Amino acid sequence: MTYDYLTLNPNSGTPLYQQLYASIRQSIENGHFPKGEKLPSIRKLSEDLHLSRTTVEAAYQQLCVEGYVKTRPQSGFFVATGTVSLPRTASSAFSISAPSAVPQYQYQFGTDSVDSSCTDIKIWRRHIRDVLNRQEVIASYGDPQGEPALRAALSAYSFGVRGVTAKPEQIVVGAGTQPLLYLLCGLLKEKRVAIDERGFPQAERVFADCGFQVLRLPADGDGIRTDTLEQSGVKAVLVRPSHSVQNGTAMPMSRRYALLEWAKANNAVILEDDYNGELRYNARPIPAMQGIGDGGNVIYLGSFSKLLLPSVRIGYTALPPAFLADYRERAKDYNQTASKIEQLALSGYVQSGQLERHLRRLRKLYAAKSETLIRAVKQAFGKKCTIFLRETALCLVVSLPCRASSEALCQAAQEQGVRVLPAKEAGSVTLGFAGIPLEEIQPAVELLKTAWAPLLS
Amino acid sequence: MTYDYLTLNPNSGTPLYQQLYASIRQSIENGHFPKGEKLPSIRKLSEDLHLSRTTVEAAYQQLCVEGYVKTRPQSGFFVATGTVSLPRTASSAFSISAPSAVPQYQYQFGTDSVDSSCTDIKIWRRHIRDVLNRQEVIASYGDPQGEPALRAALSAYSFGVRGVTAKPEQIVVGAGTQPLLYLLCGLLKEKRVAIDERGFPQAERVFADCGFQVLRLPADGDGIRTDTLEQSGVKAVLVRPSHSVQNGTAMPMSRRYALLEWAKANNAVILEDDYNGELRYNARPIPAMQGIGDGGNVIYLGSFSKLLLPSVRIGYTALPPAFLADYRERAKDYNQTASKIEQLALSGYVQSGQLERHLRRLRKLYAAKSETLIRAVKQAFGKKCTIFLRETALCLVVSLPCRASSEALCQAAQEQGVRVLPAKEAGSVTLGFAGIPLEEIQPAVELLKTAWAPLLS
DNA sequence: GGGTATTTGTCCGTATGTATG
DNA sequence: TCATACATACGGACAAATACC
Repeated sequence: MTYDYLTLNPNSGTPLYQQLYASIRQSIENGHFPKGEKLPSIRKLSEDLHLSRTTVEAAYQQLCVEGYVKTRPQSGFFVATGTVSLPRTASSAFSISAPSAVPQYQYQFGTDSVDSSCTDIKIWRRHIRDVLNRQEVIASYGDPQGEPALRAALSAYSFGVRGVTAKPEQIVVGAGTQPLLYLLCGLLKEKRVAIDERGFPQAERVFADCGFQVLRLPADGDGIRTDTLEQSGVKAVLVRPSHSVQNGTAMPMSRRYALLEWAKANNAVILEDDYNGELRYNARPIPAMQGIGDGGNVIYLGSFSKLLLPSVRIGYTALPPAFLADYRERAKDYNQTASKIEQLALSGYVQSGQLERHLRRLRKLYAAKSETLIRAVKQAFGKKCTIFLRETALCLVVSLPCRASSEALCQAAQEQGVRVLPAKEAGSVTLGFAGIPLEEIQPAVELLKTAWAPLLS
Repeated sequence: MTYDYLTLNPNSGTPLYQQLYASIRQSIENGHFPKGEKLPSIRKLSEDLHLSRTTVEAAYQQLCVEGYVKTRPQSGFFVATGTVSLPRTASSAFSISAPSAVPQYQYQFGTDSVDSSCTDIKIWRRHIRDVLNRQEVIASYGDPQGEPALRAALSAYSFGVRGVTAKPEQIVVGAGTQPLLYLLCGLLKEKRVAIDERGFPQAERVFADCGFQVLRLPADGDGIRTDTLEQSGVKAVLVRPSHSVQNGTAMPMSRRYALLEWAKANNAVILEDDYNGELRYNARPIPAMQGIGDGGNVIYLGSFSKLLLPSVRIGYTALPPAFLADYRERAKDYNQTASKIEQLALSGYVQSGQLERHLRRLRKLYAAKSETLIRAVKQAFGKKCTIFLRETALCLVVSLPCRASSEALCQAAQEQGVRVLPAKEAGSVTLGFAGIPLEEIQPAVELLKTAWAPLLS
């Protein structure tokens, strides 16, 4: 079989692997490759087209990241079935029991959802199955601190990916960040904690439950300010250096150093919630604060629910050595909250390197999405709009030439069935692109154009 | 690994590849990369650090030339084995928890284990597998209150088995009793709670974390006394009517009525932890307090970790209608802690009636075990010993004709490889039989006979 | 049906061309 | 002219899945 209908031109200027990618993509969209059909193997195609295998591989990878094809290792690449149509998450996630008039959206630019379309659920299933087949595992209690195998894997992983230096015995596993915060509340002796003024309801809830006084301190563009921290005299602050919904900026290195200095000077502790820290997709990663200093003043908090699958709720914390004695004393009274089976499955997933592979895929996907979104916005609103995309966030802020309030813009978008979030300034909105499928970005932005046309000046 | 702790500064003047070289060299000297360990590949590191491959390659080349690493073509770069490498600090990975001299036992009469030998693990696995095959489940967020299917199943189950009357919307699911207690702490307005004098460390820990004052009030043989409750003026009490390690007795009906009356009269609330309530194997079951009155003053807490498999940590609570409004208001800030997959598997397990079948099997098994144990003890120690076994508990207390302390008896047993727990009075020990296999009871008791022979008078 | 040969995705170090100071 | 950094392309080695005997 020759696949010479895939037209390539070595002298056209555009790279071969991109031409190949475009050709195959078009063939899929045309129906030349029906859904579920196996693509020619990398070797076959490279021979037939007289290309290097790497070239073909690069094209396949891109198709894979963007969801057009799925890879089954040692088996082949297959055209994806059902064009990435996972149920819209946000609506079902937050309709507790109390019925409320939740608006229905066709497209969602929220910042609260994630993309699990490129998660290889099969691999995850296989790990779960492997664990289930180990009878002694399923029929015994787990370690209250977290499965030793998982803690060992996390110790290595968090060091490699985030620069966190923590031995397995410093790591405590839990069913997400929240249960771990309850634990930490017990370890903090002074019942006051600072967070930045934007707030963080789930954490504040925990602090409130534990009788803490929560101080919302002012922040500037770089994050919470150390001078007000100093003034307030608190001994603990919760920060999320990689997360910043307002303008998509991550906390710069300078502020991180300033915080560390403040902590050291005041014998205080920084609770570093590394939300999305792994996902810095378009720039060099910023290491976690925990690993920058000696780690003595930082309690690191990591989580997987946003990385892997929304249904997997596992988080972990790395305690400084100074806290260990106290923790161990109290540990016997704390039960483990995370599922043992999922802990062990995750341990296998991490240890086999599949999580890092997945992370790499995710970063590429988010890079592609941000690019697509920027292109679409530019095309729709031309030079009249300004786009702010700062390093790490999974959203961008678009500033339009109009006087309408941010809320008014959101409302107008909602009437077209598109969910966008308000930004700080009038005429601006926040577009989160993590949850929206790549191919929906273009039509969604076109709807936004329709929605906002009457408001533009 | 992504190794982004290798700090680089593009504007520092010094070339990137030299900075990278220095960082890696330092990591090798620090021992972060042990001898012989493979460095991240050029491709991976370049992607993770957002550098070109050439840059990384240049750094590697320099390391190679200077002898820090060796290259094995088509395989990778490896830390040279000849270089001076300090003892490793981080991630030596396998010295997990605090090392302690955990005694090794051949037989265990502890009260903290359960029998899962008669759990049909195959069936449980099948339920898990069924859930895993539903893609929309695994790739979406769960309901923070607990999966609706599970809450519906629990509503029916808890009524049928324990007489608990609660609609699905009253039920909140969590990863065991402890996380649910944190939630309940938020719902109780008066920050004082009573428990009986024997204590309950895991619960007290939660109350302490939440700033509650815990009053250990005196109990008599029937459980916590209502007169002291009355005196103390508390508005909440935590009881475990089916659990009583001391002498194996369950709280009698009379005391339950008394408690309910006290609660009604004082507008107080009873936290009913129905630990082992389902397992009353040798007498008529006593219904839960929640279902006896109108349910307005009782918060019911149930759990499955002791019933099904130790690795399945799911619990639930049934909130009185009066608490629902407050709960819903706060619910949006609470994340679910229990695994979604296990919730749905459990839901199938309950709905198909397999849990009730399993319960019946368990009751029979525990009845057989208690019989066997009593016979073995009588045979070993004859008429000189007294056996206390009251209705429900999964343990019995054996009183021997000797003056040795309870701890001394436990120590002597331990030296024979048998774990038993101390009892309240000298010459007595507690034998939990839930965890020990039926056929091991006889030989274990014979070992006890050997162990205690010198101590008997 | 069980062992063997082949296929296949994946990972790897490397070479080359080019843009930018 | 040269050092630096990057993008593209190459083919060898490996282990797992699969097909075949």
